[in-house]
Amino acid sequence: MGMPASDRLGVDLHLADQELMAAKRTAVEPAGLTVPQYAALFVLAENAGISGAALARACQVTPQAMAVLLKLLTERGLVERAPHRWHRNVLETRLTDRGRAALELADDRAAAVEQALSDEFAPAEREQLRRLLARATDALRRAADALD
Amino acid sequence: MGMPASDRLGVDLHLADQELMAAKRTAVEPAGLTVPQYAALFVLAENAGISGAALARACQVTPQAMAVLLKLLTERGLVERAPHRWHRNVLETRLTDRGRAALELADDRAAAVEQALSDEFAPAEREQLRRLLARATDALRRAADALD
DNA sequence: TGACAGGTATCAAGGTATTGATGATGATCG
DNA sequence: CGATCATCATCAATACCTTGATACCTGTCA
Repeated sequence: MGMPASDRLGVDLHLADQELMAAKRTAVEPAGLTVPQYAALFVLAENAGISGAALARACQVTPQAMAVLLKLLTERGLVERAPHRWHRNVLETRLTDRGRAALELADDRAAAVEQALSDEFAPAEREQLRRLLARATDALRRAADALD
Repeated sequence: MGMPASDRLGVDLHLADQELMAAKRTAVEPAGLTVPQYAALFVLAENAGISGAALARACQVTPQAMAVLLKLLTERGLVERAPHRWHRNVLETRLTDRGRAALELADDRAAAVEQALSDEFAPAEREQLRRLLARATDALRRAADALD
């Protein structure tokens, strides 16, 4: 094969992300939420009345994925959806009180994970890491475009 | 909420990983493979006769997830599974010729993505990024343990 | 010999994601 | 006014991941 696995930067990146997702999962689980559900509620908290499609864009998933997720959350009474007054085709989505409570519970622990991650680094290192990650993201986007 | 989203290092990390996965997906798709399938074939290429459970560990997924994946790959004739001579309970897994061909096709393009990622950075930056990612991984593991 | 731990496989249920296709609605422009 | 375009919602098919539970086989230890 072209390149040994140990030379693949992508492996390290993916390992770190897997650990992040695992940590967030254990953080958010006592609130009865999964990570994507938590993410959706988080965005929803500061964007009341947003459409499902817009929420999907904010969470970086497809509208279909978000639709399934919102269906679950609606059935559990964590969000409410009601037709927009003018644009009848749009379902405005909002947090319920129960949704807000679940989000707060989850976010306390999720923020602790982020804090622990942040505390691992000195401020300069933190900035360095962000810059390197941003460059990696750009390079990967370009590579994918070049690929087809 | 506890911490603004823009301060969350985890967001940058996850964005980079999403871009990586998207790039790999477009790289590997012409070979008729998904990213996890490609990963499994990659490990299999250098570990002929490995068990499904061991393959799962190498790919950082649960044995169940790997079982589903291997079922698909077996049906498509990319891998073969046969009972171990002594440990009848173990299914030894091997690449078929078709599997090897698909892997080579996929790996050419996947390696190009890794190359593009690598080329974005000077050698010192590359090492720096790896070190930072390794520390992040450790910090996250500790945070998850502390959480429960 | 017999109980037990450890590795392996597999069924089941719940949740997330993709692409593709369809239908309904509002806005813009000829 | 009517065609076209963009946006939104949703059904369907496929694939992947998780936890929990069950069951088999094997080697070990009492």
